[in-house]
Amino acid sequence: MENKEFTNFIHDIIDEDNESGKHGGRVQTRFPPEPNGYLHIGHAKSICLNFGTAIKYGGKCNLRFDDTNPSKEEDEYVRSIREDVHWLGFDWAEREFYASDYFEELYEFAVELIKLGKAYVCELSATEIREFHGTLKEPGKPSPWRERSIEENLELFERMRSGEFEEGKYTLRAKIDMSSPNMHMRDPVIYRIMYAHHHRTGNKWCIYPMYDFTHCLSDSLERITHSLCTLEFEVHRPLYDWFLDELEVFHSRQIEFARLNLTYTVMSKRKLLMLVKEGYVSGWDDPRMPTICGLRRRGYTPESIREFCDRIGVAKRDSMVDLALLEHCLRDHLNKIAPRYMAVLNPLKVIIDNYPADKTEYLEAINNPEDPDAGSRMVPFSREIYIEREDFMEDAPKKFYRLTPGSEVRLRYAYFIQCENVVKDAEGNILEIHCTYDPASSGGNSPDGRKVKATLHWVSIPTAFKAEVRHFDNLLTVSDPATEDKDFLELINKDSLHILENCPMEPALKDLKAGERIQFERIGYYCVDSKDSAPEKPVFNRTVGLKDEWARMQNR
RNA sequence: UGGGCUGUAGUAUAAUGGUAGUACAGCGGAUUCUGGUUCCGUAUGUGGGGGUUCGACUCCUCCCAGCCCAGCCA
Repeated sequence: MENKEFTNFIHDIIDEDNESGKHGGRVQTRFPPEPNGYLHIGHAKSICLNFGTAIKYGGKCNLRFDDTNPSKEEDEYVRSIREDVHWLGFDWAEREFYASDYFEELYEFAVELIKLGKAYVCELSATEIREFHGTLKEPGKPSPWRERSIEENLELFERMRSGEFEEGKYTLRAKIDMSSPNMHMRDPVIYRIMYAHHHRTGNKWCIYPMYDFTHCLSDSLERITHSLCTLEFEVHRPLYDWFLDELEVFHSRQIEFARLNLTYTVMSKRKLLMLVKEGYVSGWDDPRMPTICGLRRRGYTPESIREFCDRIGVAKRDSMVDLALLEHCLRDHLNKIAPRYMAVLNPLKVIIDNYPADKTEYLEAINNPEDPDAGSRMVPFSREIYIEREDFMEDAPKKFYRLTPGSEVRLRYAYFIQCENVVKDAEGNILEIHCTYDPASSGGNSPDGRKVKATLHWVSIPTAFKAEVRHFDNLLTVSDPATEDKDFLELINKDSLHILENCPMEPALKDLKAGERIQFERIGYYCVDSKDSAPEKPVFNRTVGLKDEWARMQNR
């Protein structure tokens, strides 16, 4: 795959392991989402890293659902995660695993730990555990139940499993070090009692293992060689290693990397959920959302997301990636694959006075200048057309080289025209403009070789159909919400959706399929919305605009 | 500050004791039937001090800054 040329500190570690023969050259990774929400672009980084690393080293990557908390996890999320990972272009073959597949083994590991004198059943309440836990600067105090006999622990743990106790009454804790400067080593809870229905095991269990206990052992059971996770788990690593060492099982190596942050975007599940719940967006797949399903609906290609993930690199320092890089990768791919069409977003009527009133001719237009195989199509042209209002100026600055009274421009694939007359209403608003064309410039070139400074897109009025176009802005008004003093709510862009109704389009645009990606010439890349489009009534989402040198000049 | 981690152009990364490079963004130009694409050029950087060394982004040391950890969440 394309990431062969990319390297990072994790691959350096793998190279060292391969050289020392640590795993006999075998590389096995896993992508371990908790099925409690939708995947977003941050997960894409992890997916590309885990699957990409496996591909690079000829290894395998498992998809493992980390489903140890039945109160939060649902099957709907499992389905969406599967769909999104597949859509991104990765395949886990038959290796779709669930931490819940290992509940029986994990239980046995816990029993083993008790037998080793390394775990005990604790009767402290949640509040008491917190009180005994100490603080960052003060050591904790040992639980009064810490020195129970192995026999008693075994018996109580079994009774926990059999449902004899109410929720929260007992926990199983690892017996490590209550005075450790690492809070995670102060006798962490490894099993809790929960009477909840689990999406896969139903009501079979009423005790559920905690993350720290589950994750390392799941990695071990799957013989994961390199367990890649985000930075916040760095302080968990001693515990990860402790379980594997005490139980003397296959030892995976946890390696942490920095999660993705993107400018003008939020990635936290909580904040994303808030945007959905409070109605700032229409749902998880709203085209403004950084979720995989949102990006998909927006018109992103999996290739562009993978390219982006390759190019941002992998490191340990917290970082904030410029959205512009993602958009660059997007445009780069879309430029190669998106067929071009003409549509006018803000129409201005143009009447070509010297063109026959009853005539319609069909002109050949190239579908994609970047792709000869894309062929061409015939576009209808007639006396009355729409052009973009921004493409005409009565009193234009020097740098404006579109249509002005007295200048000549080209209508793409059609003719050269000149503006002769401007019709206005009583308030001085321009209603329409009258032009003349040069019949000799048919197809867009003049036989005398004279040049024009601009080429305009246009739509013939009699054959036009009108459609809805949606433009999206960033969900946030600031690039990095973490550095702002304000509440998250105040940073939300309340004006991130712009709907343009009745935009005239060339006829060919009527027959596109949902999800199809195209370019409106000179405007941007769009796709047919997969939810709100109807047959012959497409709704177009702006995926990303074309770079706009003119707009940039005006902003300066 | 109890512990852990991280500091390289605006941003993201490379250089693993030997010329600080690449990409995006920026700026300037060329080409162009998309002010798109493409091409060329250009400015900007090793958090700070001390040390080791012929030579330090790299090793040592002190300092500074930022991030993570006190869920029966993951």
